[in-house]
Amino acid sequence: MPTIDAAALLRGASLRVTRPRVAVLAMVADNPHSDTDTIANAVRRELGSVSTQAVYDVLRALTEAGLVRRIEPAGSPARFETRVGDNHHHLVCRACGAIADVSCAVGEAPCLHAEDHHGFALDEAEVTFWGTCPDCLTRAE
Amino acid sequence: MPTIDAAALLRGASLRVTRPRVAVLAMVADNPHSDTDTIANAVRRELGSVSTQAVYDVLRALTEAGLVRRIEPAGSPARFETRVGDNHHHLVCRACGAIADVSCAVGEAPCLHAEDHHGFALDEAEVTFWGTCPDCLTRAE
DNA sequence: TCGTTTATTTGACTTGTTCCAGAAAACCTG
DNA sequence: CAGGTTTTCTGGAACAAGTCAAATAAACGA
Repeated sequence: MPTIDAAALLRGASLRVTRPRVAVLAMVADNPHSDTDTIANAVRRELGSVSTQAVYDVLRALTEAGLVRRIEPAGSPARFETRVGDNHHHLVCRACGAIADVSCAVGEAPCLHAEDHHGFALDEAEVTFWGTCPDCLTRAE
Repeated sequence: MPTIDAAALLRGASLRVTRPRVAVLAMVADNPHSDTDTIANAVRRELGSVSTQAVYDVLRALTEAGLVRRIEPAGSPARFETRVGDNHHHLVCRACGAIADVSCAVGEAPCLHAEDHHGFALDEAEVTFWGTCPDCLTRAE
């Protein structure tokens, strides 16, 4: 059983409660940093058949409603997570693409401000730490 | 005339000096944050005809040699710049995709370290500031 | 329950990028 | 400064991620 009440979350965001939406939201909650394809497969395993298009539409709707956050590290397809609003950041493995969360040391979003912001109105500071994950470090020895 | 001696830089990196490489490197130096397509068009304007493939190959070779840096903000095609090695960061406009440089307030790369690095061996901290650029702010009023 | 509104399906299409094989150009050597 | 090697360039095809559009189907409020 899912760790969240997806239907209630959807209703709270004034989104219609449909089987694909519930399944996608629950899947993302249980498997953070999944990409679209992985999500689609998991949802199909549960519901039988869901179009790829539906998965894209659902993920976009959820992202716009603020229920999920879309992250897109260079070289990787889009990934999704349900931790929203806490401005945490990510560790990405250059070798295998694994992603881990790091909480932000500096508090609220945006947690950093650029010295010289060139007149930009900033709303978010996104930090991506690049490196090698423990598994790949072991494998490389 | 270009602001850098592209041929010398190529030789310094033990790369063969070819017309496409010189043109691409000079173009990127003069127009930071250009995407592949823009670079290809500029290079064609100068040399007459260069295959798309050559542009991709050249950019990859230059990136691997450390002469250019590839940046890839979410939702944008890959972009390139010649400022390498100083660990600066980027401001990205959500409306028009414009990119500006910000120098790093915290010194050398990696300029930040994650509190809990989950066993990752980190080598870079990439910071992307998201917001609205001055032009788009004006236009929105 | 009906009807309107909103989702989902289906399938073709765009964009950014890479792969392949042969032709061409740059570099090294004699 | 020619000959042979090695690397790069060309052109075409292929690929993956994601979008668009029209028709069908499902949610929800009256």
